[in-house]
Amino acid sequence: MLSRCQPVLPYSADSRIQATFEQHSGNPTPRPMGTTRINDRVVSDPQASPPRMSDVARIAGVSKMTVSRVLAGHSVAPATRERVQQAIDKLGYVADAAAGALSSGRSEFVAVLVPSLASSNFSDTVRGLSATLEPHGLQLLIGDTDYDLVREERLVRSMLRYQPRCIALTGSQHTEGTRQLLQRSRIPVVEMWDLPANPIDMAVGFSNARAAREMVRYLKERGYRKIGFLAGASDLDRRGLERLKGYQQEMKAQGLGEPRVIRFGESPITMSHGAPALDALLEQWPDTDAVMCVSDMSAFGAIMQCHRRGLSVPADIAVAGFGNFEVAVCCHPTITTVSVDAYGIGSRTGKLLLSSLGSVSAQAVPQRRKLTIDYTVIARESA
Amino acid sequence: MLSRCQPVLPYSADSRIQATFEQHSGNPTPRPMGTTRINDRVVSDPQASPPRMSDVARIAGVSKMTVSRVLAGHSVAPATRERVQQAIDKLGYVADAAAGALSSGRSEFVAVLVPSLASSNFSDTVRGLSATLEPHGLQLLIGDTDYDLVREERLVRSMLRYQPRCIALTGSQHTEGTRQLLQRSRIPVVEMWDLPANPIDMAVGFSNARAAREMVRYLKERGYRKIGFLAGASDLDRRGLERLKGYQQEMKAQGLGEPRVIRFGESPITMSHGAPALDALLEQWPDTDAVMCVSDMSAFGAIMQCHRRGLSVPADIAVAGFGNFEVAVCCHPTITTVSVDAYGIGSRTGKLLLSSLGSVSAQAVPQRRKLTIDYTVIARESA
DNA sequence: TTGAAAGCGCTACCAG
DNA sequence: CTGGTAGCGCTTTCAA
Repeated sequence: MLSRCQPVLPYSADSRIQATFEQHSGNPTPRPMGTTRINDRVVSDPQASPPRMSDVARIAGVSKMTVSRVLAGHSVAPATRERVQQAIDKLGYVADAAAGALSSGRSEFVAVLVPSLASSNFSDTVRGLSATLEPHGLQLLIGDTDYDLVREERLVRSMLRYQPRCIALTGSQHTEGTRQLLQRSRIPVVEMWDLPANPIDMAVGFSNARAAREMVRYLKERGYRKIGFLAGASDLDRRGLERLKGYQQEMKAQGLGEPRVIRFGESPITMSHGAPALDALLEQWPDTDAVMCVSDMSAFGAIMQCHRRGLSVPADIAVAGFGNFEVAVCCHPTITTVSVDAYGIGSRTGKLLLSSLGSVSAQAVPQRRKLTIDYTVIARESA
Repeated sequence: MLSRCQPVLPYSADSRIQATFEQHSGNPTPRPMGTTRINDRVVSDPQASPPRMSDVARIAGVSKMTVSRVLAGHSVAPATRERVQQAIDKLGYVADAAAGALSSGRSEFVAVLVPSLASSNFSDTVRGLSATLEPHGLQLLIGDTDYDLVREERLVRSMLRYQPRCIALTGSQHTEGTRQLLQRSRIPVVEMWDLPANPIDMAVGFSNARAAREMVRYLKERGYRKIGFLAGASDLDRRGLERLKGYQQEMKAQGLGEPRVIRFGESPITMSHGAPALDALLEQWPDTDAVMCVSDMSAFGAIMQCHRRGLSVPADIAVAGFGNFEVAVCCHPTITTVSVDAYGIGSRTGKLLLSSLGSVSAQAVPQRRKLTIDYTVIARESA
């Protein structure tokens, strides 16, 4: 297999790259030897492997430690620092983070798991996290669970191998295995987008059920009484289920009659599920005067289907969404929805994680922390 | 509106973190975790530290090497393997990937850079990559360049610290620094979503200009003559610019008169840019009979604006998009567009990367360095 | 302010 | 099939 002294694999593209970009004819052997075109450096190294900290140290005429200090921003004499920096630039040195992590016992990774990257609210959350953590030199390990708790466990296990400093999950539902892995890892954990009754560690989110109840009340105030709800058919989207539950509770609380629930389509329910779900609803309860949707995506699909059926929104039927996605603003009619600060969930999760990293040794800090995120019903044209 | 983050968290550590953040944001030298104040790892319980491979070895009564072999799936006597596995389960042992990477000289990382995670085509590409690479134990390092080439360079530098096995970028436009970093790193590089004239290494994509030209021809065949184009105002979205260029070329080639171009909104142009851009177009060229948009997002916004203006699509004005996003299928009318297999770009990039990693086996797998992805004009209701 | 030595946890290598 | 040894590239610790 691979020889330690001739690390072929990581540089297997070498000859090809040289053939393309360098003037001299490429060496056909897979050995990454030969002259490198790294500036004017003559290869005095026994190997043409990427430069190491010791190379920098030698060029700058200092010890490895001094190079390390320059890189870490510790105090070094200005003149020395200058020489080291020049050597770094000259060699194009890039420090090996894995070695650093191993040596210091502390990685720069933060693991994040979201149900879907394609969903703009979760990608916004990731952006918020990233923007908060990046300035601290932390690197996100992003995982897409695809709304699958077993896959989530597999991803958690896989990510734990990189010794992340902390981890952010979505939702409060996890396998027992996931919980165990997390507990044993003893790193700070944040659950996002929900407010679990028993959080693993910390939580940043809101009550999806309450938000849905607020929307029911809003619709009632606007005079709607025969209110339906379009949800996904599967139980994978727990937050969607919470919204459904909130709808059912509030329908009862407000004395608005039997809930009219259509469950259609695999989670996450998307634009394309809106149309058939609306059809099903109107077939079963033709006198429905308002429809709540588990997300703006399906609300949009439903509205488009109303157009196709010649129904006017909201005159003939009102439609409300959830999430305040861009489509809610651009759609004609604009969509009444519940606005949630997805980016803020990410950035506040990031801050929470940062603060928990700063208090690793502190036994004084309360262990359980829940951060509630605001949401608002946004009244627009559709309801 | 969305509520901004309230910076005040009920924990003492927070204000310090805030201060640290500010300090960093003005620092011209990219520094990793320089100001973290965790000065001493409090070595509390020795039992608190996670189990190591030597612990597993001790419990199982074997050497570390045997544990390592079990983990790597190398040949080990079944009975021994069983004992080791039990020890692993008992301790909840998770191998340290950083140590493994350092020791073997080979990481399991693949770096990916996309302009935006929120854009469904790029998140689909990431999904395709992930699905292809994950079974091989490779872990994605995902970066969001935000359509910013300088940020891309910073991200590349940062990711190179983790010694990724290979890297996938979006587009053919990069800073000189990025190109240098990549060439020096000597790892396989794939540029996606475009077909660069001078690829850094490999490429998987298609000609955005040609695709746009095909759409012009399609519109001409359908009888449209006064065709406008809605593009973003900034030059950040190079693929969008390519489409614009293709439109201009084909308008000329087909003798369809002066191009009617509206450039509006920061890139990436999104749903909300469609409406004002359409207004601008119709103000300047009121007799326009068809509009090509740089993406389905703006096409959707434009169509909604047509509804608001009482214009029928396509009877009064045709609208075409690009990308075949879900909104194109769900919108009423459904949107004529150019379909690109975004997921396929990811999975084929993944395969290309895998094969270039596997090229250790000497015998040159004659890999095509440029892989062309198919696209199709999809005729729907809107044009 | 700088340097030398001692590992971090794991795997390659070669003996047994 | 299994084990001992010797590092991987870096940071910690302590001494100069």
